[in-house]
Amino acid sequence: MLDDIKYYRSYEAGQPIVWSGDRMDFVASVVTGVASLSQAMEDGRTQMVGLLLPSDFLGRPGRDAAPYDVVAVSNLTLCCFRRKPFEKMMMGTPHIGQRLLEMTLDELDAAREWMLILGRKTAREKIASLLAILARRETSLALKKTEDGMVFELPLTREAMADYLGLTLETVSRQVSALKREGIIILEGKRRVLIPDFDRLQMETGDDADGGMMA
Amino acid sequence: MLDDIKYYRSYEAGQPIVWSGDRMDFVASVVTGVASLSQAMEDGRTQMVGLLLPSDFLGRPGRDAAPYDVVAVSNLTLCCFRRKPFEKMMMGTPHIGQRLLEMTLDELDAAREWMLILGRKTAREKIASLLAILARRETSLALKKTEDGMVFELPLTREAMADYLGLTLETVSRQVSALKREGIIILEGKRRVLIPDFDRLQMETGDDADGGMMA
DNA sequence: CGGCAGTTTGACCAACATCAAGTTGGGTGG
DNA sequence: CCACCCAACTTGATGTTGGTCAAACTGCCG
Repeated sequence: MLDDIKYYRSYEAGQPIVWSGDRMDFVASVVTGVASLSQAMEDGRTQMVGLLLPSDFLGRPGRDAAPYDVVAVSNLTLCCFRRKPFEKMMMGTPHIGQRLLEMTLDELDAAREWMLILGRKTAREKIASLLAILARRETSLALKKTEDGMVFELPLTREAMADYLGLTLETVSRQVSALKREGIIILEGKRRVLIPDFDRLQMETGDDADGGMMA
Repeated sequence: MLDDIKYYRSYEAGQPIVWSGDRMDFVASVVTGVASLSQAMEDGRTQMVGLLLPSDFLGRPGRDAAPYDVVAVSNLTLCCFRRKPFEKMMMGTPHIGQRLLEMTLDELDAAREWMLILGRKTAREKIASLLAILARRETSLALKKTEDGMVFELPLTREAMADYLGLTLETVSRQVSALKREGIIILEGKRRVLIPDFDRLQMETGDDADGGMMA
């Protein structure tokens, strides 16, 4: 069983987990916290290309070197398996591979939604989209969803949000302020976000003309 | 065997294959030609999120509805399998699922490279990156690679390139003209591209400081 | 010889980046 | 306990890239 070979690792916010090109001899699943995958260009420009929340999978069976920088965005606990035993187990248990395929296909879908955001949305729509994605993700887990709206802890700094969205942190700050000024979001401190009317936020994402009746 | 249930379908350049939300009861693999996956926003903005070249896979086992618009960019031949028999076969043949997982992981990597392009590269770097990607893909297949450089048939219109890169077709046209003016690419007609010095093109992608020695 | 899709080019403009000060607030050491 | 410090954030002034709108060009097909 998988349980026999698993172990846990913890990281503090900001700590690197692996650098692009490093040998990576484990795969893992996020237990708590948030991690990011990023690509960097020589001149320092970086783009986040993956955001791992609890239950997400990290690593690629059958590949030695990490293709991205992986960083703990918040305090983070991973549940790890050494790669070789994990791969061996995958051989014997097709069910695991099938589950992994499903998860990978979901990630691909998310990446493609993200591409639309990066390629075609305005700064304001990008911010709204990110907040909507985070709110939705957290909903399915521990989010407080009262009749007054949703509340969640924003796990990203302005810089990380900029990195996610292909913006600068100044633009992120301005657009967040604008959404706040208009009452579409309410900030309690810098990190706690309250969304009084999710449909109103959804409208700002540009994803649909009406208030969010679709899939 | 897979061969028992496969059949072929052909499409002309520009023809739709499925629309987002349509029921899709087959999966397929591209034999010849090019297809695109695109996401559209209500106001008409669209972003290409997948570009399928020969040997690429189309469709998601275990899902009924297509999540994207699929269009034949050039004349196209697909090798199709009805989805249900294909899924049944996957159950019995873990090898197929493993292959599919590998392909999906590769697609995810490609999507992430694409995200860096969309989020952080300049228009000129975007164009250079796209040309480099196409040239590389075609190299591994049928590309003529002479000592004078590489030649290939550009399978995309300016509009499709713009769609791929998150630009307008005017910007694409200008940047292609600029690369042509500077001798980094040579156009024979509108569609045939000659790359006299691939490393020079590679430098314009922003991906590495030197002439392209890395992975 | 049109006609039309695909493309090129130009003039102008808006969105976002860049550069530059400030501000906030939580943590630390005196 | 308070003063300071520093990272994270906000805000403003200005600059640049790429978008928008408009017009003309190309080449293929009927």
